[in-house]
Amino acid sequence: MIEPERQLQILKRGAVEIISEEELLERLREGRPLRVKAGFDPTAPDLHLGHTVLIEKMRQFQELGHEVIFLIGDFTGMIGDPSGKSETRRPLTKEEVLQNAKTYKEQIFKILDPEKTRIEFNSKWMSSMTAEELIKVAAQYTVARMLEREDFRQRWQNQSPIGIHEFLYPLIQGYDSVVLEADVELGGTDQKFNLLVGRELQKAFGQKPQVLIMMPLLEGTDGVKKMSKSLGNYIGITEVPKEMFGKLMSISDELMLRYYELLSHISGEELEDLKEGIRSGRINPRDAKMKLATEIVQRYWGKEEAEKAREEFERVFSKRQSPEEIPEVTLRWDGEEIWLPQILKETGLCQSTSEAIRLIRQGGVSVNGERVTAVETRLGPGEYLIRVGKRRFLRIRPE
RNA sequence: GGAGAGGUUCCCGAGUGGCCAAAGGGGGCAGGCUGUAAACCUGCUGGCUCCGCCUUCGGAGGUUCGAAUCCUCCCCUCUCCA
Repeated sequence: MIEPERQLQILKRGAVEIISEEELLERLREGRPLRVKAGFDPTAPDLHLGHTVLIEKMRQFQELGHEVIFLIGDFTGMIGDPSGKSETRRPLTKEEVLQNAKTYKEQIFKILDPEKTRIEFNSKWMSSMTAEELIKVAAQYTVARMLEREDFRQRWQNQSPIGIHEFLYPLIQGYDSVVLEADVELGGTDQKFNLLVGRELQKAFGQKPQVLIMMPLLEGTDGVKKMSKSLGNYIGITEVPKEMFGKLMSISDELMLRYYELLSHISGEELEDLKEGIRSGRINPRDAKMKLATEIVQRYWGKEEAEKAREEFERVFSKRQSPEEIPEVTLRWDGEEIWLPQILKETGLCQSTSEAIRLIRQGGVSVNGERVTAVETRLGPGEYLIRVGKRRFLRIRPE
């Protein structure tokens, strides 16, 4: 094992807060593999880059010889976690949870070593817990302390509903740490409260409180809100190379640096050099973004696919040419001509004829490379290349 | 159990009888520009073969020439009291 100080140095990278560094160092000095726990919600089977910030950290621990536990919160998932201010989620069935878990495994092993990863489900101990035991756990905490949590407090103030069972989530998460006897728990900064509850409970159960490492929440493609599927600003790690590459290219220059910091494997020195280079104009941000996109696509799809995605991007957006592969659709012409908005709607290029009309008026539609501005345009039977906006292409031909 | 506040278009949030398909912001989309699907600027953002018509403002009824706005009942959320 590498010496503790050096390990700490590596593990600190990217972390927002560690509670506490001294405790972590102390445990590293014990020279044994630490139990590192990170929990994931099984309601979202598709991992996105936001999740990978944590998983990359897990990988670091793994590489340093520690025991990594990927904890799937299936118990809470089956109840239906209503976290956040959105509507209550539909509880998942056992089958769904298992299916999601399977997907999880496939996805995380693009980053983690399957041989060295322990996967646990909290239903293993939670579903057999008696009410008596649960009450005992719940008695360790007070409502006032629960309301310290930002999320709860805000909802309290905004007069939004808070379900009683929501108070149980931090407790269950904390209890998981007790059962697993975790040395370290990883989480996003938004998890701070829950992670701290884990420490409290461990103390209450006579254990040494776990060390907390909080990683930043990755901003989504909008650059402001955290990446999440429900906000639609995410980049899924199973997305096809072309899509993944494109989404990465669409982030702002500022956000690009953040992604470099949290997702790229380049060293700290290289990162500093990059920042300086962009500031001074020595490096073109577009090129840096291309490099980032290539690196990340490559991680999930391999070198060849990443190269292809890059070429495709350059073709369509830099050179303004048509993509290499354009989806094709056949269309039936019963009469002689069909109204263009009708075609756009039927082929799925637009959601409605109203939208199609708007796009035509705005100059966003072209047929065979020529912009169409007349709403009343009709097309007779034939083959056409239709482009809507910058990204939607479709070739249509008669049935 | 009692008293009050509130549920508006993708989201937040105005609107208290006609000028409301509904302010404003966000998001999204499009165009321009460009070094990129960055930034910035402008426009669009319910549906419909669309210069007109149809369906929206928690749900169901009702009043009215006319309702998101008034009345009745119901559902949901929050606050205070018990």
